[in-house]
Amino acid sequence: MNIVRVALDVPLPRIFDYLAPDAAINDVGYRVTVPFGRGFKTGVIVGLAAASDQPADKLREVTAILRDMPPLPGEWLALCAFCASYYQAPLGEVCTFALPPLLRRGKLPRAIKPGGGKVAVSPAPGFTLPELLPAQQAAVSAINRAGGFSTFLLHGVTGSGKTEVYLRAIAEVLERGGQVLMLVPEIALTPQLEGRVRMRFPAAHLVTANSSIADAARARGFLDALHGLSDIVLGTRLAVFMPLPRLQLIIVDEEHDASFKQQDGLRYSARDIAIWRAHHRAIPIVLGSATPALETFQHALSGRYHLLDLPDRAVAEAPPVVRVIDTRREKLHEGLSGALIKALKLRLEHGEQSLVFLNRRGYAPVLACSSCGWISHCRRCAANLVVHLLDNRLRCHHCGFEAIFPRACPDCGNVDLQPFGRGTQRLELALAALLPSARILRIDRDSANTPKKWQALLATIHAGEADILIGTQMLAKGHDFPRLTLVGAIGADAALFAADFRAPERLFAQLMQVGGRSGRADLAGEVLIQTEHPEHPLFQALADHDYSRFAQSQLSERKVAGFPPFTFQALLRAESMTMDSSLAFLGQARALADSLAGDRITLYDPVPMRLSRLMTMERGQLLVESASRPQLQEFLGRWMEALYKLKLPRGLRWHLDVDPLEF
DNA sequence: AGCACGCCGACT
DNA sequence: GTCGGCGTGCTC
Repeated sequence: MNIVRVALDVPLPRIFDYLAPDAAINDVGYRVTVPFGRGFKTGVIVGLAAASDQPADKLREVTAILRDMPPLPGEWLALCAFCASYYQAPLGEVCTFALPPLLRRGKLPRAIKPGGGKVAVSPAPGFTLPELLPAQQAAVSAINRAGGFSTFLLHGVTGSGKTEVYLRAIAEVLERGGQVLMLVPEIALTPQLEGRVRMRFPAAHLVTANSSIADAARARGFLDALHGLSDIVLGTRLAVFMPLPRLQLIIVDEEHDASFKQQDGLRYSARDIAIWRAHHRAIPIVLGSATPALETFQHALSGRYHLLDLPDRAVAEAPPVVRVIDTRREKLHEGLSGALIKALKLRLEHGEQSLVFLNRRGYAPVLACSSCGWISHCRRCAANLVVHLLDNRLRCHHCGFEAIFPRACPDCGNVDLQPFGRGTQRLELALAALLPSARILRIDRDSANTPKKWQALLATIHAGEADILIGTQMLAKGHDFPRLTLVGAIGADAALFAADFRAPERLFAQLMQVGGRSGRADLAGEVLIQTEHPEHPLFQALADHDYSRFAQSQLSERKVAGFPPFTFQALLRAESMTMDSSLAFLGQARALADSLAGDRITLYDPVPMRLSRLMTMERGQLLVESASRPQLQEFLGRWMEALYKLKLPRGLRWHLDVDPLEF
């Protein structure tokens, strides 16, 4: 047993063996410093062996086994190993990713305080528990009764009281001395939830985990969790890798949210990893959403997940009235229908807030020359430069390239340049002209680009110092606006017939979410959706607040088309300086795949990606599909092995995306 | 990914 | 004559 197997942060699909004369059987899970190449690296011991596959003269001796913190538990290593195998990523890369940066570098934060264990779950003095509705009560009991692995889909609209169900389930687990992991999609959502959890469980040790937390604090949170000191870990997707020896419950809030899937580097889905984790540990997991991912809903329909429906809004209020505005026969004023303008005026008179949802920031999506047909395009991307009139610039929303708004057409010198289409800035100006007395607030990535600005905007809204909010999807998520009674959605049609088969699912979720912002107990809410396709079932289902009908119709379309969740996909992407070489590599990969794939694997042809050029890199993709997840997995393993052996042309990079969300 | 070694053009 | 271009190969 004098060989240790070490996972190192190198993009190679293997682990490295080292001589460790004094290594003991229980040293697995310790971090270790080893000589690597001409330098040193810190890695994690993932196994011990009596002999190595490597020739003896290649083996070098470990520099130090870092026993300054407890070894990472076998369960944590198993989690990393699963992630590595499922996403076809090197184990070293996963282990490194799962460790906070400080620990990754072989360091430790300042001393940690002991404590923890069973906590009193009495809420703060003066706090009275809200009464549960029958459906909430049923959900809480079902979760509490689950003795072992069980996946619950907690399906309920905004205001139906999902959070209260989470809190009751957490209380039960804390009572039993367990730890809870709660995942939320966005950093911006953690503070308010954190406040609510702290108020409810003042004695509990709460750790927050997200990428904005400073290195030392993140490492300390990780160690607290590892020591079993923390009772509740609340965080974004990376929190799914927190070691939790007493873990008894996982909650994934807004489980449909795409931000649970990392879009670069290690392309994992925190929600899916969380489910695996719950299964591995034999504990319940609760997925909460008003608009579950179709993958999730399909499992609920098939009985694999346990569906917990919260049909009512817990606060005594009617759901907002959804009206679909047919814009085909009408001349719109700056993109606004008469009905929407009238509704906005009405709210203004009543001193109530309105929100106009337009998921496109900037002034206009493109600038065009009326004479020669020139359009503003990015020189680094296959995308148009967006007009930002406020700072007189053209900007690429993909790579950040900026140019000054041109005086004349760069091609023909014509001075008549026209912005085409509409973004939030243009809408803001139009509404200001239309309703001069209204206090208008625009909330998008440009106006709320720092947490400070975002907080200031939220404060203004809550103080009632804004009449009309104009916002992108930033505004849709999780925030409560008490005086908001009208939501108008414009420009929604673009997503209706998009090439992406998930676009309708996302649009429905988005409109449902943004619509849910309107109305409360004493003020009825109204949602107006402008569209040229008022008869579209998506809008009809939305008007009826019928997620289930929409989901079932989408699912039957997906089934016919052979899309997820009825097939499983993986996408091989390649990028290089020319599309030819990217596609040539993918062609090579395709040929390898042809020789490796069984008959239950479908291979497609290499094609340019939808955004074919990004940051000057020409990008292609190759889709692989199978109705059998195990067979796809097995194939991917062999395919990757072969792909790693290929020698690549200079400047070509590739990666595999298992269960891709974006194409 | 780094970081070596290794063989061909313009510089003091 | 050398500094340095990036092509190729290795890391236990």
